[in-house]
Amino acid sequence: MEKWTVFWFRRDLRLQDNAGLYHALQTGNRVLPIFIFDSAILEQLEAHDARVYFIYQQLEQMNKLLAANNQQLAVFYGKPEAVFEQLLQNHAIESVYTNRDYEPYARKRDASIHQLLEKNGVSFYTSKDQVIFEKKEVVKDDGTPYVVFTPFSKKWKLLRQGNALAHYPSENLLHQMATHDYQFPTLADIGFQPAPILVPPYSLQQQLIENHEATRNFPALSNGTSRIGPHLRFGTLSVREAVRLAEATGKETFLNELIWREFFMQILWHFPHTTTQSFKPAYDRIPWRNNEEQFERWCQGKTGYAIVDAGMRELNATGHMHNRVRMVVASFLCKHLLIDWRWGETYFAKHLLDYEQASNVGNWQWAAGSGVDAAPYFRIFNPMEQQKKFDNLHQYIKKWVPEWDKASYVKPIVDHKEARALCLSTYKMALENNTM
DNA sequence: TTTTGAGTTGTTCGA
DNA sequence: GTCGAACAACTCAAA
Repeated sequence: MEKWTVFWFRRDLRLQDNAGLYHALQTGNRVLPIFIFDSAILEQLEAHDARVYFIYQQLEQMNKLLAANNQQLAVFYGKPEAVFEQLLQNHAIESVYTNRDYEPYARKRDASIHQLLEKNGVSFYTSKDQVIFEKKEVVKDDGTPYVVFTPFSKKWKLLRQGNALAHYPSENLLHQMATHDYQFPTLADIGFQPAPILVPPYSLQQQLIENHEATRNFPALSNGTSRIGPHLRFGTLSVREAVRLAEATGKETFLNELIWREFFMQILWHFPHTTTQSFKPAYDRIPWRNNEEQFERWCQGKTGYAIVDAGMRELNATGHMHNRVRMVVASFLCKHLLIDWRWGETYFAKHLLDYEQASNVGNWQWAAGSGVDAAPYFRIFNPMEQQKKFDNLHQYIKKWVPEWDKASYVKPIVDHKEARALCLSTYKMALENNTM
């Protein structure tokens, strides 16, 4: 039986400039391209989850491209271990290639697959693809990780200097794919339905990147953001492409956002426990009020604070929220309502199309004050001030909260001044003598 | 080892 | 309306 190589797609759903795919195709073996809908993950999601639908559509898209050569993806549903056991029985597999994924769940999963393959005499090769620098590539001179952004970004840029971005022209080697007769499942086969929300295409126009610093803070400017988040998340856009364009403009702001993404990924790599525990342990002593009714109002966008409500309604309706507004709603939940940042993190995880565990956990901890490089706890966003500064013409608010200036609009669930004072005293007491 | 300057994104108060 | 200080004190990073 002819020896095959398997390439396992995960968060890198593209045929071009794909590092792991390129290495797999270069073996000279026939390459079986697979994707596994992981039942352990999918079972936790709603049947109309927009991310699953997006993945499904992207797989269909890739299949269309492959169909030109009579090729297609082999798509499975189940536990990855079980799928690989089946594949090992069906084919003579020499090696498995994939791109590295750094989230704690993925690391555990991949370790277990590695073990299974090793037991069967199959090599397992992983590549760096979803970041420019990973793991311990950007560390202090003494080898320990940075926990402050600015020096991290300086070192990141220093390491980039004078180096061409890697390019992996996997698209030129697609003729090496194997032909097979695995049936492509329907969406219903994997227990899902078309989602009411679609992932919008991204924009990386030079103009946008150049204006980014000036426009990015204004949520009413829908053209002010690139919407590359979900595409970086699922790999439908190569991060190298994004960095190439950002560097070409010479503007720092947009590039810094990409570096923030890697900063938080690196933090999660070194401190995986921060998914559930505060980076600064003392912050886990804060007695969160966790009022469920208030939390519900926050989720639904009915707090009586227009910019908070607009943000939450935008999220619920589109799976997206403007970044400036994310800060405002997060600060409001943690500080005005004194609700545990983990509650907010979980809600965002469920709704954001661009959900990225590292960034989400990192930014929520930043908002709560408990994270790396966090703001001082007395820095409490005033929703009215934020509204005045960033949506002075009320365009964003009117769009999502049409009743905001009418008598029918819900009364604020907390008084700003009182909530602020309560937050300050609560934090102060919990952190006394120890601001670790 | 010690020192020094800095640290994503704010708000409030009083002069 | 504008401006600077206060809001805490600590940790980090690099020299």
